[in-house]
Amino acid sequence: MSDSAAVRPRNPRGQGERLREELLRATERLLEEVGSEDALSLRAVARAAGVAAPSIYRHFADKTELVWATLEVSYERLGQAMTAAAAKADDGDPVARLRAQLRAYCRYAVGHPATYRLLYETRQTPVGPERLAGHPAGLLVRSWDEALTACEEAGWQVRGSRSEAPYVLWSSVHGRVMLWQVMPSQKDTRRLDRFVDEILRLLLER
Amino acid sequence: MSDSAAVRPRNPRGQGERLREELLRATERLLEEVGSEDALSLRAVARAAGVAAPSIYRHFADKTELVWATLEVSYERLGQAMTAAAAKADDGDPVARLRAQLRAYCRYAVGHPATYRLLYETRQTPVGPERLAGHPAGLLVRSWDEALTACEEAGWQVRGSRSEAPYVLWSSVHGRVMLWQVMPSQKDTRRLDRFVDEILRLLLER
DNA sequence: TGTACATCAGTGAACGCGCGTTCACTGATGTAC
DNA sequence: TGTACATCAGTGAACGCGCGTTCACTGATGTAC
Repeated sequence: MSDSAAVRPRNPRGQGERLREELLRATERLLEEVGSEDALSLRAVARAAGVAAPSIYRHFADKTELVWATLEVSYERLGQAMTAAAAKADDGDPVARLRAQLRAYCRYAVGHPATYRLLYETRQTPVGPERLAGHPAGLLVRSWDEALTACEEAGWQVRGSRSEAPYVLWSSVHGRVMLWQVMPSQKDTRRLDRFVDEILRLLLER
Repeated sequence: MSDSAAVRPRNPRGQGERLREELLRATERLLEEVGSEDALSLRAVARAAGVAAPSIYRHFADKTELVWATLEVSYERLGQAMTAAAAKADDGDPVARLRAQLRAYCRYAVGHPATYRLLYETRQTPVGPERLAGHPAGLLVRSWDEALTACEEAGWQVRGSRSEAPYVLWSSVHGRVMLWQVMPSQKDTRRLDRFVDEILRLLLER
């Protein structure tokens, strides 16, 4: 098992930005492999991308920036997966759409356990509040909230406190995914699907 | 701010085990400070305990063992906090007892964020399946399950699937705590209390 | 058409550092005779 | 009561390692005249 890519030809003039993408891809892959930011080394990223370590500094100021940029990409893909899943679901049934989004969320989390966990570990990448402001968290709450509103408009009732509901939804799913990752037995994604169904049943009524 | 304890007198003969406890305490404190297992160094633990680094090896085979032992202690204290909270609550009201347990759980998590997170990151301390079998996770599910049964015996109905209910409970609370840690705004523990109330209202009915 | 030069993508060697762990040890104290 | 010895708690120095980052550089390629 070798980390090093094949001989990497230098990018043609003006195409230097390509390496940036390759570094992001390598970082994400290695993050999943080693499981944490601390265990990820710039040198390993460079090796995987087939360049010398200092080349990274042409594109990222330091390790923190590289990891942060990778997480941004990762978060974006999570959002895309959810959107795509909703689009595929029945247009006329907002509950089905919400369910599809929740399942897509679970599948992404399960498919990228390390980066998913890092999305919720701001401590690991200490950055200023200006970055925290755009944290995935805020956007996700809004997305769950909108989905619930769509259900209401289709005649469903949200049980319990309406303002807590998005948090109930999100917390349970996030929590369930984390527990699923840690529980030694029954690594069956259908359990997550069943959980999603269950939480929707608890939260919504005609 | 100095890490080093004052001059530490050597333990009297036959009391060598005392250092073990001191190391565990130092490890927990430092884990909370640095936030992750990777960032914790044996040398820092030794410094904090006022001994030389090699002294650790008199009590723990390696770094993994030290951290694992610390987490065991931490998990035990979480359990004790929950038990104590339940004992203080009204004996005749199992819902009040469950609520007290849930709140104690949240408070512990919020009070020991790093160690709490580590309890759910088995990856970080790679150990054999024999250790995973006794993982906190299993015990906690059982405890939530028993609490729910007590509620049923007092005339409450658990809404939705009875077998999923302990997971719903646990996932939501665990998830909510993690989100609370990461959300930049509203670091108010009363939000957690309100969340606990809400989840109980969703899950139980007369 | 030829040539000097600027730009660009990327490199090799080196830096200082703190780490986990091993080793052979020290020196106080209890115990057997 | 005295003394040799075993046990015990803990140490100082050293090991090899991989890390993040800096530095001055190389060499290909496009561009201005």
